[in-house]
Amino acid sequence: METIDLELIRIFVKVIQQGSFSKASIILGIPKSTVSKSVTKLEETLGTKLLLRTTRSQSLTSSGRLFYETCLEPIQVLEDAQRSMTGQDSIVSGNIKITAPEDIGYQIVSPIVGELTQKYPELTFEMHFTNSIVDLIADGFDLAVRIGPLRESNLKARKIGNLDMSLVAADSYLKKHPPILKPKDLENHDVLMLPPVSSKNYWSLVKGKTQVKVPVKTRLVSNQITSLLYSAAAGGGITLAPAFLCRNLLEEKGLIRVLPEWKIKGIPISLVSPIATSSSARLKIVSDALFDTISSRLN
Amino acid sequence: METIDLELIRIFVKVIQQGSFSKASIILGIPKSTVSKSVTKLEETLGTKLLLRTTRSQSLTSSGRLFYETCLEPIQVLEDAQRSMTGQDSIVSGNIKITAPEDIGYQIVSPIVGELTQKYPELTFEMHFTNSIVDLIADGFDLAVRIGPLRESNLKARKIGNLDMSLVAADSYLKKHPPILKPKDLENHDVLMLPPVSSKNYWSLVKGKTQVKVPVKTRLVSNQITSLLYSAAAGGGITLAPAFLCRNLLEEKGLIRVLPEWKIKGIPISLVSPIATSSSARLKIVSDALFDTISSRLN
DNA sequence: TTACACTGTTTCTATATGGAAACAATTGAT
DNA sequence: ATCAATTGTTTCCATATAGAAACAGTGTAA
Repeated sequence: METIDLELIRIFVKVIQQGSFSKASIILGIPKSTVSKSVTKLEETLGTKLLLRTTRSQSLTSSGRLFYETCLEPIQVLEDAQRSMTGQDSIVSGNIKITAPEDIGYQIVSPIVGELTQKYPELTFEMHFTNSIVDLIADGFDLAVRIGPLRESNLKARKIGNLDMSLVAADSYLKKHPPILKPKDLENHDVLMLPPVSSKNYWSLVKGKTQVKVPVKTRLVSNQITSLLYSAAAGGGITLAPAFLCRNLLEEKGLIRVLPEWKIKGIPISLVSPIATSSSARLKIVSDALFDTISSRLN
Repeated sequence: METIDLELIRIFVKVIQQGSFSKASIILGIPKSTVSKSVTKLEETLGTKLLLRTTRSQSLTSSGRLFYETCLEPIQVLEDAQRSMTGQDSIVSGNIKITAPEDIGYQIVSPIVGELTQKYPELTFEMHFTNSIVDLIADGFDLAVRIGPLRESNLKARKIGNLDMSLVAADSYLKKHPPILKPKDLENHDVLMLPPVSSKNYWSLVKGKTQVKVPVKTRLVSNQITSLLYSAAAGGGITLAPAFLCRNLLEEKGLIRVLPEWKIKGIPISLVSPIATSSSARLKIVSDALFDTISSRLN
């Protein structure tokens, strides 16, 4: 069996992480011609195309994705091993690519990362905030904050907890509409929701042992929770949002909690990574920081 | 930071596994001059001696050992990744170095390995049976069967279970000596033991809820259980041995179980490896085969 | 549409590298 | 004690390789 120069694998991994041959060449400190030839040679040796590349973009083949998934972690471990031998283990360095939902990103991830940049001067960050779900593998991400139930995958997940949810509406709105004293009163109100919206939407409210499922009338849909909150603040209706998000808006925007004594099932929030966080020192630091801060702010 | 050619690490790992520069060069299919220069270069880049070498033997420095421990698994994963890409994952191949206590080795490991060689024609084995404890890292072993409680280490252990122990003696011996009807009767008998032997040795016997601790009189010590059994069979006295070991000797050598209704605390038996068995297909196969067979023969 | 900026690939050559053989050092057997 | 065998190291050269630059596509912006 022909053995593969492991150096080729490292270059391949870096190309995926950086998302381009050129960037990988800069990070590795070698000319891009070498990167190009290395990937080609790796493909030849493996006998499989790994990367479909037009001059302008590239995407992993299914084999390439599989290969990347299995090689990413060992490569990182080896690089870390090198660092710790050369006495650089005390200095946490490297780059971390993070993705998160927008609101979580702005309000939680950004401040944490801000602190980390001060604490670890050798650490650099790339953040990508979007409410659509990015492909951690294909886009070379190290870490993602995900809300909602996790789909099955071979990514390593670490559940942080459940986000407490609150029902809120503007003071002005509530004055103009019938009072809401029990869940059933919600039925005839205007509701602002995140997608997906089906023909019949329900909210399940719980108080003690009693659980009530109320059909609600969707008046406005947005993919941004923050935008829903602003619409609600303008009197657009009632919306459901993570408690931590609406808390500061409650006072300053004249929002009021509706049925505060009723609870709504929280949304799971998790950290997801292509590799085990324990296998990379710098990943562990960021992961732990996010975990600790988020779990202290779930409600 | 200067990056290290991962190929150098692979070569270093192979040198440790094979125990010599020459053998590593043969396995890798490269001249030994390259191996020599590679290790030297790796040491220079890391700024640390990894391997103390006289022309005739070599030993890991403490740094070298640490480096090997962290690099072994990722290197194997990468090599496996290559195999699975080139479609050789269905063919389990490679070499497995196993160590085990002698009796376990002869009676259990050898037969299992014998079967595996037939089942997996591409797999080769190196077996080293000894009752002294070998250094899995320094000697490049993949797998060890260990009996007795495990010392702490950064090896990955997998407990199989506890070996049932039986007290046995020769028919001829029992006829010449006072009958043994209860544990206390053992006190004045001749006993054959494994080291370590202290001035006072005890055997703890259990029946139901009653536990009895009996002092015993050591007449003969050997580091080989089998030799104890042969001595016992010759009428030398009573000995304590794993049930599976003396079972076949019971009939053919005229050995008889003593106090069969009393139980003696079993000795833990485990599989130990420098890497997680899950990270290498061939290791998993061997490990599972040993686990399954041994666990079915504990009593 | 056109020009520009960027991508990945190819070309070409100086350089570094890997491999055969000779070398030195150590062990074990005669 | 001497010889033979085997180890790791060094030498030296042909070869493969990495790197600079030119090249050729592709998307973007004016």
